[in-house]
Amino acid sequence: MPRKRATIREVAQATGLSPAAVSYALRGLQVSEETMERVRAAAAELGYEADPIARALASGRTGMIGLLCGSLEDLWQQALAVGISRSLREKDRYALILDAVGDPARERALAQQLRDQRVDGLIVQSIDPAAAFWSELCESVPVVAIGDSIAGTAGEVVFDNRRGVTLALEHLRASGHRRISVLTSTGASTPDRPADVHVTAEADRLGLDIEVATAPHGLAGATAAARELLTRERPSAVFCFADSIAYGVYAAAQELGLAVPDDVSVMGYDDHPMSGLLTPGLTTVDWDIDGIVRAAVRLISAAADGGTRRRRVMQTPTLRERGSVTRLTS
Amino acid sequence: MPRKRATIREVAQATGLSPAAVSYALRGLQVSEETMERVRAAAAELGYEADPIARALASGRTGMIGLLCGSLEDLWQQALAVGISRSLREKDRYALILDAVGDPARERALAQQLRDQRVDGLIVQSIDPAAAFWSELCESVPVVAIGDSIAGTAGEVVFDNRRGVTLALEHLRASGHRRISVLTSTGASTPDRPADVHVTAEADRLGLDIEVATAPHGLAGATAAARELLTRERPSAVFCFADSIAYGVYAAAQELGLAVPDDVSVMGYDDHPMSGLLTPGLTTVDWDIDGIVRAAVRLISAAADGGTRRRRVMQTPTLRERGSVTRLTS
DNA sequence: CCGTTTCACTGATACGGTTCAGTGAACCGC
DNA sequence: GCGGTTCACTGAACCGTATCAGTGAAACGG
Repeated sequence: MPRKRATIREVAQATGLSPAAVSYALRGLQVSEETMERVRAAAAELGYEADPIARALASGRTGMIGLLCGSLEDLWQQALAVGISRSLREKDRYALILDAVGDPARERALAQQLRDQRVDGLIVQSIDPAAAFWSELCESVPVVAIGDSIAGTAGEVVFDNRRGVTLALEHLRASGHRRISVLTSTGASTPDRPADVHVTAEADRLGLDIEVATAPHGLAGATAAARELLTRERPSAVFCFADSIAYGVYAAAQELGLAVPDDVSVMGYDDHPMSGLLTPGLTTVDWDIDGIVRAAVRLISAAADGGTRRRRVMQTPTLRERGSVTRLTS
Repeated sequence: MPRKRATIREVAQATGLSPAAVSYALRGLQVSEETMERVRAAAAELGYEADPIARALASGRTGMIGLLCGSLEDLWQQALAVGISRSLREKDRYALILDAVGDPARERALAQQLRDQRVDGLIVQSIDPAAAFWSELCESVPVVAIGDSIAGTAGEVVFDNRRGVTLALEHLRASGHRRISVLTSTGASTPDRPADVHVTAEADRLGLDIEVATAPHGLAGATAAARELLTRERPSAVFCFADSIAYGVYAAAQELGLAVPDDVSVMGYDDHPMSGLLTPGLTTVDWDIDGIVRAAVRLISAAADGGTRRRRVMQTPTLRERGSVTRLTS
């Protein structure tokens, strides 16, 4: 039998004020110092705390920020989610983390669900940035996009994927690799997402022989995709569009008795904390996760507080060389 | 200018019914087939969808399950969160994932926040299972505890830590190790949490020379703790109370130029997907994460649907031997 | 001393649903 | 043909807060 919570009316009665006055007092608005003190005391006495649901219904705000992840199976997105959640907490906001599981339809449903929950803002790492519903959504709630650009958002933290791809492919080329497999993640509904476009363009420029394949989400999925890739005509290097996928390549190589990097070189894209721990360490493109977290939180906070200027932050990657790419001498 | 959403009253007007009838119809209650169809059509026409906030205020239910993690820096808890989130989705519920960041006070605040959000149930992996507020909380919302037992919950998925510790320490002893460091995670307010008690008891029984240290949350924290531990009198083996912590030991060993397992053996506790990918593979105690996810989701669903029987599921671990523990011959 | 501001607070209404206690009509058995 | 159910629906109250348009008193200016 849950003891009923105190309501604002009871506090009003206890202090001899109107509910409205109590509402104002507790938020430090339009009341004298003295009554504020009296209300505070009575509230503490009764163990009163404003009901967030009722407050959300009446005011339309919640103090919450929605975080919609394309696929939480990706370790890097997990790390991002944890960072953002933590960082928002310091601003007295809560993050609601939701996972679209790589399904565009679910992404859409969750985005709308989040808006209906009256989140003050939405941070999105979309698997379908070109979808039409975004523009409509952006009108009813401030959205910050991470990764790919979305039309109509209040802010963006975009990755210079062109530069990232160039960094990776040039490194592979400089190490003597010509036949390279690219392993990207499945889920995007648009067949030619920006990153993929850059791959073909850069490969052309550098005269590389590229084959692109997609991997399902999750370590198991990546491993399966890598297994198939490595058993057919084996490329001299695999460029993975996420460190998580590269982990799958390690696993597949291990299964097949192939050594990294002697039998196959592997290149990642993210720089997840675990990547340095593998043997050999994963050579990857470092996107500075902390910087992204800071930028995203700054943008969404500004937008949620009514800031109106549309901001765009461009993230530039660095090459992090470890041991998973061998130098071909032939 | 966000176009206003349709309300239930507009649907009522469009169909010539009362709002109450519409409310019933959309939930398939107490109405004729024919009106139900008519209401559905009108709702679709107007793009009407019930506002979850208003619904929550009126009915006290949300369809959401709160998931409160002691520390999301722990990769295993991340994996658990993803699994639970996914599994709940299949039952038409949403999971709200929150992270207490290893802080008992914040754990308490978030738990209450979640209750105030009207979650239908709460899954908790507590860092302070003995805290007093739990019993009060359990009266106002069904709680399922994962890991350590909490008094008053509607269900529990507890780990047979006694067995897990025995498994680990016996394996180390059988491999010839006597001087063992135990690395546990910080954050528990109770100095003698159950798992620690088992360690001392089992160590006594097996005649092991044990030293217990705690590691801060996160890979960096674990690495720092391990670095200190390995530079002082180096034990022959380190038993970590989470695979995440073991990763820190790998990192520290690597920094210090020590080889695993030749210079120091490492034993984990969890079996995280990444543990098989390290070199050498991490020998660990496998807790069957999928089984835990299934059990927790089953328990919370039952409890949220009004099931009243208190259920307790005991999880039994397995030893997963890989290559991080060497056999001492001396 | 009077008209205007300012201040601290009140009353009523809005938010968008759910739910409870009817209500009239149709249906039932006898 | 009549009392009793059942059925499909309605009207009103309610959930707990925020907010807007007052209101009376005090402060102020001239």
